[in-house]
Amino acid sequence: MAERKITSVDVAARAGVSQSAVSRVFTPGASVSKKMAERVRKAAEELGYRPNVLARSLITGRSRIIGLVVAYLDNQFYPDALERLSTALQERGYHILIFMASGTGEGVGKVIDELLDYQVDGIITASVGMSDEIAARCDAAGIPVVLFNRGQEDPRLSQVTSDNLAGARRIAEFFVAGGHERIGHITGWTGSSTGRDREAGFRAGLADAGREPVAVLDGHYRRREAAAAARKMMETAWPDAIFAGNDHMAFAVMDELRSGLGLRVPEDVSVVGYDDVPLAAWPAYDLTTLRQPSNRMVEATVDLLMERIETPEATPRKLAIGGPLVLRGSARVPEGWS
Amino acid sequence: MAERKITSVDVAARAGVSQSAVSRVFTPGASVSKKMAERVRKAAEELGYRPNVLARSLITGRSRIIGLVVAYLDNQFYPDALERLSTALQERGYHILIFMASGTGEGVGKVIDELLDYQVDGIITASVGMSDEIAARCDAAGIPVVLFNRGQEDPRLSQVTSDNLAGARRIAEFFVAGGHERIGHITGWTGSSTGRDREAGFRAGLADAGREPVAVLDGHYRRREAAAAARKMMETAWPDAIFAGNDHMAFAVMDELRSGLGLRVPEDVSVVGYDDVPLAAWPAYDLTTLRQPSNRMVEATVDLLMERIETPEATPRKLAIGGPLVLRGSARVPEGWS
DNA sequence: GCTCCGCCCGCAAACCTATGCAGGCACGGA
DNA sequence: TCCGTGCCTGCATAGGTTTGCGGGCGGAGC
Repeated sequence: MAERKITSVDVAARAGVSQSAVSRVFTPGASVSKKMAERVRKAAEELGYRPNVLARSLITGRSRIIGLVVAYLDNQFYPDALERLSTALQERGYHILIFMASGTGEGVGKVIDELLDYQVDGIITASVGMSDEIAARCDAAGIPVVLFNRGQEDPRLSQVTSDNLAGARRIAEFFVAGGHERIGHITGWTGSSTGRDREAGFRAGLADAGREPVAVLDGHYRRREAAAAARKMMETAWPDAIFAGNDHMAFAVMDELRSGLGLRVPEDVSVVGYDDVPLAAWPAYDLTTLRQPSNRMVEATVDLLMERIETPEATPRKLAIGGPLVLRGSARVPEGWS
Repeated sequence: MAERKITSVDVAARAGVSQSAVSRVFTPGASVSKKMAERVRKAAEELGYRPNVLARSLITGRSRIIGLVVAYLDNQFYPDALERLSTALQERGYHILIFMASGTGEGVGKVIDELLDYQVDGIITASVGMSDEIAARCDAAGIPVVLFNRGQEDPRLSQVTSDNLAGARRIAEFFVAGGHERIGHITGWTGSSTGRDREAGFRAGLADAGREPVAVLDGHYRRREAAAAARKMMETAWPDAIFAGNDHMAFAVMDELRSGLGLRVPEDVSVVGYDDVPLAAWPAYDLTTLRQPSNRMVEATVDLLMERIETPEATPRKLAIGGPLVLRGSARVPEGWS
């Protein structure tokens, strides 16, 4: 079992040409004669040669690898986004090296370091923030970073979010217009901009109508905590409408209300989520929710990244993409809403 | 903006030692004096040096990258497995390069080629098969492959599945013991071993009781097709029990039965799935299902892979891991079942 | 005090490809 | 026929690291 890897040198030998010729044949922009290309390709085919991307990246300085660090995969929004990201990048000749890391804490730094070790061309973080120090390190290494579905002040970071302020505000208006009297909110993790912005937008929307929430509890984007918060909220504040900071928590809230407490949705309590993951459309939940257009968010993310990879002097940008409120059956619909 | 990458040479210069010394300090098994290590680490720290994994892999022949090719991410089983795989491999110093590819067809070959370009140390395919030719190519390149949740005859391929035959058989016994008269099955894609084995096991279990299914339709592991199959089956064969080839389809079936046809589950129809994804335990579905122990399957997958990476003469192995039938509320429970 | 051994360290080759540079060749124009 | 031009091609170097090999130095044993 010889097992030796076949290299461009082997191909060159068999085709009776120089190694550089082989390289050129496999380099799109290079100048090679028709005949040469044909001979080399034939030899390569016979030997089963394929260029070594790693060796190539060593010299070009581009690995065509994008690092993705993601916190949750149990929230359907992320696998969905991951699938879209992966195919979008695949089309452009890039591939995703995936890392799991929770929150913003210690873990993230370690993970980013490992990413840098792999000489990634860019980094996408999904719902994960980074410390100043880490951001600085990526910046120093000349590696563009884009935050997906998470915002952060740092001017070195690009980001793509939905317009959380406007979206949450619209949900508040929707509840008020629906005649709800006691409105509660289970926030996403308030340590995240997404969680904070949605809360702020929601409060602002209520305030516009001279109202305020009867209760606000932190669900930390976790199913279990959201369910517990829902139960506690029902025991102490008797809301007739609950806005959950994302769909993932909204499902938990609905489960707790219906199966745990024997209440009806939306007759007893209206529930609205945020994201519009595929599951929200399934009849078992039929969740009214504010859509984050993940296809457009992914497109924007990839565009931002490519822009900065291809033209390093491009400056980071921050995008907020709006989405519609999708009306389904989990919340009372005000008269005249389309 | 100098932007120059700092290399081991820079560190060596600053520490006043040779470049190889630096390398040795960052190579676990190497012999370096206490003093030297300290000096080098200090210099590295000050410069922010980190070894270039790609350059390293060029010479060691190991990239510490595992290629993962996966077909579906909308079936919760896979994100769940992906998360587990990623963290398990992360602990061992490996990372996942992810590729999306559907089915067994053309796409897979192309994707595997790209993986080989990246000099991956191993390949995991989740619910994706490979042609003989591709398998041969991986084998020739000395790259171990393990099929996750998919079986294939080829002796060059390792695989980890659940014991589909036994599991499906048990579901048949469960239905029979529950006194169901008209039993139907919506299969997974019959082009996959998983789909075929579950059907075969199910039929065998029924046959043991002198029974046979009143209807069998192919749901292709797709939600929409499963729902259509359920509707069609109810219109033509009036089953009082349906075994769906995986949870993802079982949810669609339940939705179609309850919301589409106004039937009750399990009073009118019992539904059983396969996988036990987290969603199956949520009250909205409360699905009785056969558990695929994804934690154990992932462990086994990683072990198999590591074994073959570390000792190349190790031979591929095929594992089938059993799991229990998890009793919940979507199917009538026979007297005396625990 | 001398020899021998073992631990560290530096030297240099190797891994595989891309690319600047210069030379060769053919072809067209005069 | 000769020269200029442009297209290809080969040579050689670079990119960042690992690792076998040999040498230097210190300590232990006599």
